[in-house]
Formats: sequence, C-alpha cells, structure tokens
Amino acid sequence: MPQLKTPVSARTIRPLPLDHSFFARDPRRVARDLLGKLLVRDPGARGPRLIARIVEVEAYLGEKDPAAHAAAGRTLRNAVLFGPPGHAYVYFIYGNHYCLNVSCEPDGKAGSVLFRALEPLAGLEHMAQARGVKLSGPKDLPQLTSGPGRLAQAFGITRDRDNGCDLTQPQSGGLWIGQDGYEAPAIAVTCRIGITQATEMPLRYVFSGNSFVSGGARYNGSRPKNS
DNA sequence: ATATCGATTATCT
DNA sequence: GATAATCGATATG
Repeated sequence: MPQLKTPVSARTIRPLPLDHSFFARDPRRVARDLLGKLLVRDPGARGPRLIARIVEVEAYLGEKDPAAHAAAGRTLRNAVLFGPPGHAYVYFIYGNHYCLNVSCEPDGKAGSVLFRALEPLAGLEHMAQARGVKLSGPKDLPQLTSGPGRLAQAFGITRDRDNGCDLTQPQSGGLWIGQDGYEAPAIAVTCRIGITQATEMPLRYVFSGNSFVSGGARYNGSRPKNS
C-alpha cells in the first residue's frame, strides 16, 4: 500500500511558479499550503531538471519564536528572513549540512518555512549521484530527499549558490517552487523535530503516511495520537 | 525498532 | 568556547 510513485519524465510535469503574495502570509498558512507543491531545479547545462513534491515542512514564526533563527534579531546570517517573501534562506548546520527555508510574511517581518522532506519525481539519477547513493530499488528512494540535509544535497543547494535567491522566479539561480494542480491528501500536524526550544508547538505539517516523510513511524502522522 | 554517538564548521556569546 | 532547524554508523532489544 505504500504508494511509491513510478518516476516520471520531467517533460510530463509542467509546474507553474507561485506568486510573491503566496508567501507574504503567516508561515503556518504557507506551510500548510506548500504541501503538494513542487521544488524544481533547472541546472541548465549542468544537468537535467530536478522535480520533487513537498511532503513535509515546518513553520518558524519569526522573532517571537524561540526556535527560529530570527529569534535573536537580525544578523548577517539570517538577513534573508527579514527581507521580501518567497526568497531562499539557506544555512549550514552541524558542520555538515545545508537546510532550505523560504521566507514568509511581508518585507521587514521575519518568518519562514523549513523544507524537511520531498517525494522525488524527476532527475532521480542525478539526485542519487549528488547524494552518493546507489539506486538498486524503490527502497532506496527515501535516501534521496527524506530529511532537510538530504534534500538540500540532492538538489545541490548551498549557501553560496542559493541563499537569497527568489524562489518565485524560474530563471533566478535555477531553484524555484512550482504548482501543478495536485491536491493534498490527508495532512497531519505534529511538533517540530530536532529543536531544543519551543518543542511542544504543533508547527510541523506532513502528508499522513507518506513514505518519504522523515522521522520514522512515530512522526509520519499515520499513527493515532496516543502514546 | 529505538537509542546513542561522532563528525565538522559557521555563527554568536 | 559552546552550540546547532542533521546524518549515518553502531549497539542493543
């Protein structure tokens, strides 16, 4: 029953970019509405188009959210969070990994959505190469894009390359967010993962039971909300 | 299936 | 000098 979708050609999906107004809202609304949208990388001559569907995100609420990078106020590192909506905030963490956010709220107000897991649809071989993963069966696919560090590596996302780029513009940097009319199935909301502040707030949004959601069975929303 | 731990560096105190 | 919105490997039930 786990629906491992057959990989499709990039040509069969025609994503359209989103408007800035989509992102100029409360991060909780943006997070909820981003589920089912597409992350797209157009690397130009460097390789094929990469497409993956967003299946897990977290909302960060800005300066008043103790878990947010914006909590300490504006710094050089987090400046994008305070800028115009729809732009990529990329940070480096644990000496090893990049993570991707999109800025929310109107210009001047912080707030963002963290991309935590994707379901890969096109360019899988390229993603596998970027990840250093050998694809021998459907069971290997979550290794590509299940987890914030993994999806960033699969899409070649780095701070130098992508921080500050406009995710509503297909040309700008080649990284953007698209929509194809896909309607979200059941959605679950849980606490955020991997943080030490404000750990009890329900700000993580997932496709219930989707096999690409990170965090294991306890966090994929397929289990009743008891112990 | 769950728990613990080491890696490795930009950023801020 | 401590910490971090993680990952992969290893250990144990």
